[in-house]
Amino acid sequence: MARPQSIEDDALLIRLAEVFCDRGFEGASLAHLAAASGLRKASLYHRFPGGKRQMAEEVLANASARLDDLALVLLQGEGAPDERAARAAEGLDAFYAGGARACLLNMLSAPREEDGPFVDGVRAAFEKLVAAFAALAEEAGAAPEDARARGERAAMFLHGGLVLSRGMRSEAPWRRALTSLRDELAPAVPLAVSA
Amino acid sequence: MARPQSIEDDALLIRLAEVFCDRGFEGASLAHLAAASGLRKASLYHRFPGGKRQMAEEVLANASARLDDLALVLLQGEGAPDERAARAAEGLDAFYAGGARACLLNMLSAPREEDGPFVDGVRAAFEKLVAAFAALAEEAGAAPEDARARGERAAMFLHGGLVLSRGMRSEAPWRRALTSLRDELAPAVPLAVSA
DNA sequence: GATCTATTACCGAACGTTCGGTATTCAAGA
DNA sequence: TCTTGAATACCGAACGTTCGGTAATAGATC
Repeated sequence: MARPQSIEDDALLIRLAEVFCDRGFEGASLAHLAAASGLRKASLYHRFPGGKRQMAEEVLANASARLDDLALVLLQGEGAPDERAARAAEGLDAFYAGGARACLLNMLSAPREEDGPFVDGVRAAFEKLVAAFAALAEEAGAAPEDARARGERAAMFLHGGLVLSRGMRSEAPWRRALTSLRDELAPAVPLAVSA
Repeated sequence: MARPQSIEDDALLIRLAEVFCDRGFEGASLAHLAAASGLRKASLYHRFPGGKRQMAEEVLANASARLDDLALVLLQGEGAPDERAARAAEGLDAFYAGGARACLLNMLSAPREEDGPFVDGVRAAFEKLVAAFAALAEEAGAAPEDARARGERAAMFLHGGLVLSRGMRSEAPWRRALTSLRDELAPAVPLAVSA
């Protein structure tokens, strides 16, 4: 071919994701993105002809895929539901850097009444997360509508934990959210009598 | 004495708060803030000589005080704990516009490793919220450390509900969080045998 | 009661800076 | 050599901010 890239696509998207996570879309300037990636602004435009918006879109898609590989896939693995929930919690802990990293979905969400550029991607990612949680809850014996509620509750708790951990400068809420994941999705006390 | 203000301080801070809530600090441009307030950029600088940063600081303090009056004060009112929790939930629903408005604390939080301009105010506001919840839980019969955990859980659930409601374009998570407030802080099943 | 003065709120226009984005040149491999 | 990725230099636009001046009110003076 020709001159090789000085940073691989995956590594580049991870570096960029950190900036978007920490500063949000508006707060992530090209100067920040360039510094974090080790490339210059013009080089970023070579990789992402669509500019900053394309960067955020690809970062969002890549992060969603990484979350799948790191945590959600473990929910459908082998073993008892509570063990799977525990393994997924470890993956989530790694993905969110022990609660230190804000959720990209939160940082890229547009105001409710408006339609930002990422609404569809963000909604799809949230939906996939909730659905994965709900599937485990149903497998653990919950009725379909109850499983959905439990999946939503787990996602809410997780993201609330991230918000509080960041705002309060304490990882306690995040730790609490992780340990609650198992109880919410696959409680020790069976959810149904016959399941 | 002199010319009266064309918009009162409280009303002005509320208008500005909506912009900061919807767009965050970086995303809230002076053009947005001026349009939302009905004042020109220069007039905003007359009211807030410290500029955009002072606007956000005063907005944060004012919003915290309004949340106190609208919801937290109801937690220490009269009546049974579960009734107080229900009334506070109504106040929270009004404050967050039925889950449509993002939390200012979330939008103004700085990355964990950095120290943004609002870290102290944000942390104090979160702490006050959790403490108010914990006080009610303790009054409802929870042991001190359990009450603190319940207060944190309630705050996490609430903010997670706001995040998911915004990202998923559905008010269901927020509604779920509000109805869970009562169960978390003042459950129907007593927390202690003798309380 | 009309006029003047002091004081405050507001606004139009511009400031320097930084923004996202682009054109061009340079250099590294195949 | 020829292709391609990165760097330098640059652009118009928008950013937050500042400043000079105008509009509007209350009290003082006549």
